[in-house]
Amino acid sequence: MTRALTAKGAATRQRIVAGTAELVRTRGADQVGLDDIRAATATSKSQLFHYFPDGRAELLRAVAEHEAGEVLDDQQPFLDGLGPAGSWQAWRDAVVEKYREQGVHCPLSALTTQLGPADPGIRVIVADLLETWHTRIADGVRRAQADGPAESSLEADKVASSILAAIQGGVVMMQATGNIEFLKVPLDAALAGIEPVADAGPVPDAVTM
Amino acid sequence: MTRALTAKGAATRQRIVAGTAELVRTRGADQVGLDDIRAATATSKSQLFHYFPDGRAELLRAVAEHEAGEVLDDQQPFLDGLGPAGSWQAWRDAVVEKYREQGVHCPLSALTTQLGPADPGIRVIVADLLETWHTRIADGVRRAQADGPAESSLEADKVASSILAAIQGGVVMMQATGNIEFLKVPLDAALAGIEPVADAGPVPDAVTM
DNA sequence: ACAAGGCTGGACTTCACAGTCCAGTCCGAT
DNA sequence: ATCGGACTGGACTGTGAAGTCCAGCCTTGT
Repeated sequence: MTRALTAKGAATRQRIVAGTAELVRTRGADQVGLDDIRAATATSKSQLFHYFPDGRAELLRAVAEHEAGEVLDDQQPFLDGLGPAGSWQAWRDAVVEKYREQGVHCPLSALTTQLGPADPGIRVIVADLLETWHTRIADGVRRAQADGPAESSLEADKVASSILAAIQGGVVMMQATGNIEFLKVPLDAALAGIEPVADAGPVPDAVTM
Repeated sequence: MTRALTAKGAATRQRIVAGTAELVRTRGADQVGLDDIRAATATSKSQLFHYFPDGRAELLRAVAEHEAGEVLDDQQPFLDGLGPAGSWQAWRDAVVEKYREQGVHCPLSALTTQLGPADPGIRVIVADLLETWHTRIADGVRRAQADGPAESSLEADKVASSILAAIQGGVVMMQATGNIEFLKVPLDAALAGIEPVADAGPVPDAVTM
């Protein structure tokens, strides 16, 4: 981990992690072998083990960290701005759009439920991500109470938990059913207490919820 | 599937499915091999392939159906009674208690995210389960509107989606963090619009949410 | 320029595990 | 009682994937 790494080496390592993350996202972790990774990242077995001496497990841990970072980075601008009227709608639209284009390929659920149980190291990474995410949302709720549209009687931490659960649960249900309404509806409901949001998306593709 | 099955054969098949389900629940699907199943169910390879000619994949599909059935059966009495004042609290307590004792071993998430992506057949089973579950809850909401505590302005299908997402998301977060509050809080929030529920459980084991 | 050590290629080893096969036993109907 | 088919045991095969090894190349610092 804390080995000497030249610029070239760091670039190669990064290429491996990003390429593997891509594969894991699209196929699922257990459908990705070292040979797939080799092919996708133009590397050799020895490179894989050079940068990740503990092999596949260590690589997947690095992928988990990478993906956790991506999730927050994607939302960073919106999360920081959470609070004022309109900011919730913007964030909600960004989240929905993100998952719409990702389809069933959720980086987190791939790791949480595929690798989490087997690898405690990954559970920790996911737990950290959820905690950070939760904190950011709760901060937004508090800002909305101070200067924004939200009533101050709400318990910010609990509201944040509800919002986060709506997203996680919505994604799970969306993955199983293919219907993004299962993400939109619960998320909108969870946000309703802060600032009512509206669905400006295309005509719903499903007849019923 | 539609083969002749004597009583003895049916019992063996059932033993295999139940034993495999147990293993999948505790270890995760990809940590369960045919030899583990053999050992746990006191069977031989040929028995496994006798009852599930398509091998592991077919067996896991049978396990998925079995587990989906269990989920509904566990809640059946509560789901049918959903509507009147107090019925929501009872159901909520049953759900929370169920997941508290199960801990991280959720039969569904094991299947949804571990096998679902790879096996379309399992996705269908999970989607059916979610649809049935959703319908039962929505029916309960409608009963609560007709004779119970809920306002009739609610859209039952949307409320049901929110409740279901709160459970799914809460379980995901609970699995990652080990904190059952992440299930209780969102579920209570989702139910608040119908009938405010209270947490009568033991003192929270975590300092913060 | 020239070591030292990071970096790379790819063949090789090892092993776990799904799936096959066949010989043999048990059960149920006639 | 006996015949057919369901049922069972366990050895065997084949494959795919993780991890090892070592020889050789490129970079960097002096």
